[in-house]
Amino acid sequence: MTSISHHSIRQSLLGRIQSGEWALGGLIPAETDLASEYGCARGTVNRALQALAEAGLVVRKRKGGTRVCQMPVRQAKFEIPVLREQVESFGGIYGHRIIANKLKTPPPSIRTHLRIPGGVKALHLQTVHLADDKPYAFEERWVNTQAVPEILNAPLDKISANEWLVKTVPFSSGDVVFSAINADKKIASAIGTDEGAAIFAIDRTTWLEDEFITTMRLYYKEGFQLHSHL
Amino acid sequence: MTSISHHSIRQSLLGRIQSGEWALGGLIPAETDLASEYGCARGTVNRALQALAEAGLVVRKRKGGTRVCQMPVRQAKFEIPVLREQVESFGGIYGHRIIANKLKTPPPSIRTHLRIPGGVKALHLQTVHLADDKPYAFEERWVNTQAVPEILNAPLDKISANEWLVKTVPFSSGDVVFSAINADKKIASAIGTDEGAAIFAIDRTTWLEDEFITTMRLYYKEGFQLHSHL
DNA sequence: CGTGCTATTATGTATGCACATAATAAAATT
DNA sequence: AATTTTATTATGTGCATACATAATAGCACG
Repeated sequence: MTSISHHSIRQSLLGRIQSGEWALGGLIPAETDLASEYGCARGTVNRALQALAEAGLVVRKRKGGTRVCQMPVRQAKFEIPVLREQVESFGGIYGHRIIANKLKTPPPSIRTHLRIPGGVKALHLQTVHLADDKPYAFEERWVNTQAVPEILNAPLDKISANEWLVKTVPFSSGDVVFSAINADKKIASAIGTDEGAAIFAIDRTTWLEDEFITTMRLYYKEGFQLHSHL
Repeated sequence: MTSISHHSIRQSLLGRIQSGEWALGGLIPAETDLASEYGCARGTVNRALQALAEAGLVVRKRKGGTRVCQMPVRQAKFEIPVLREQVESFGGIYGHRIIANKLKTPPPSIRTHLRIPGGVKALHLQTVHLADDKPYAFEERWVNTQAVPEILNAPLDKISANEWLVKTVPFSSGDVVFSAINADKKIASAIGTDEGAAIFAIDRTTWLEDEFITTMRLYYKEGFQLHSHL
C-alpha cells in the first residue's frame, strides 16, 4: 500500500464530516467500527481521529464517543512571519537600520510585564526593517541584558537582534499578541506612512526557564495581512 | 506509571531543548536511544517527537534524524473568538442588531473572491454585536443564497447569522485573514469609535466542497487583541 | 574521476495485544 | 424514591514487532 493509512483515513473522515454525513454535534461511529469499516487496526483510526481532534474538528470523550465539533474554524494555525524570509520571498533584498541602541530603564509598563526589578536597565533597540531599501516594518525591542549580556558586544548592524538572539539563546517559550493600533508620529515616519494609519502590530515576548529574555513589538506597514487556511 | 509517558517525555524533551542541552539546529539522539534512556518503547518516543515536530520545535528527516528547529515560535495556534462566548466570558449579556438585510449584487471584489457569476445576487447582512447593549463588534457578511436558500427564512433577529449557519450548514473548510484597518464613517458609528481609529479585522470565508457559503468581515472595537501562548 | 549500485540508518507507519481511565447505564441497596 | 455499587463501553495509552521509505555513505566499475 503506497497510501499512508492514517492520513488517508483522516482525509476520508474529514470529507465525510464536511459532506454532512454526520450532523454537527453528532456522534461518529466508534473507533472499532470505523476500523473494521476501513479494514485497519483501531490504532490507525485512533490516530486519524486524534489528529482531527487536535485540529478542532471533532471532540472526543471517553465513553462518550467522538462527535463533530459545533463550531468550525475555532482555531487556526498561523505562521509567524520571519521578516527576512518574508522580504526575500517577494524577491526583495532584506536590510535593516538601527535607530536606537542603548541601555535604558524600561518604562513601568514594560518592567512589570517582564518582571524586571525597578532601577535595572535593559537594552532598548529600535530597528527599521527594509525591503529593497524601503521601510517595511518597525521594531521596538527590549532585551534583558542580565540574561544575555553578550548582546552588548554583538554586531547588531550586521545581524538583526532577532536573528542574533535566535542563534545564540537556546530555545525558549514565549507568547504572541496581535493587535491593531494607530501609527503615532514616530512609527509613521519610521515606516513611511501617515500618522494615524492603522498598523498591524505583533508583540512577542520570550522567556527561558522563567527568565525574561526579550520583548518586541513589530509594526507592519499598512496593508499587512496574516493568512491561515483550514 | 501514573503519568502518561508520551506527554511527560514530550515535556522532558521540551525542557532539554529549552535548557540548551541540544544546540539550536543540533541533532537530538535517535528515537531508539531516547527510548532506552527513558525506558520505554520507541513508539512512545516517536509520538512525543512527532508532537514536537508538529508544534514546530524540531524538524525531522528520515535518516537525517531529528534536530532542534532554528527559529522558535514560528507558528502559533490561535483560538478564533466566538463573539457570544467572548462576551459572556466577561460576564456580559450578548445581543445583536441587524442593520442591513437584503439581496444585492455583490461588488466585484467580493464576487471574484467568491467565484460568484456576475449578476447573481447574494444576501448582504450588516450586524452590530452587542455586549450589555453596547456595540462590541461590527460584522459585514455575504451569504450565497444559491447554496443556502433556507437562510432567507431564518429568524436572523433571534439567532445571529453566524450561529444559524454553523448550526445548519454541514462542516466546511475556510480561511481566515487578520488585518488592521482604519475605521470609516460607517464602521465608526456602528461600533461607537472615532473615524480613523485602528480596527482589528478578521475576514473569514467558508466553503463547502468548493461551493462558496459565506464570507464575513468582523470589525472589533479598539483595543482588541488576539493572544497565543507557546 | 565521476557515476551508479548497494548497504545502512533513522524515521514513518501498521498491527495485535493488553491494560488504564472516564463516563455512562444498569442494578442493587438503603 | 434516592443513593450507592457495579458493569459496560469508548477512548487513551503503551509495547513489541514488522516492514516501508527516504536519505545518506560507501563501494565498485567504467
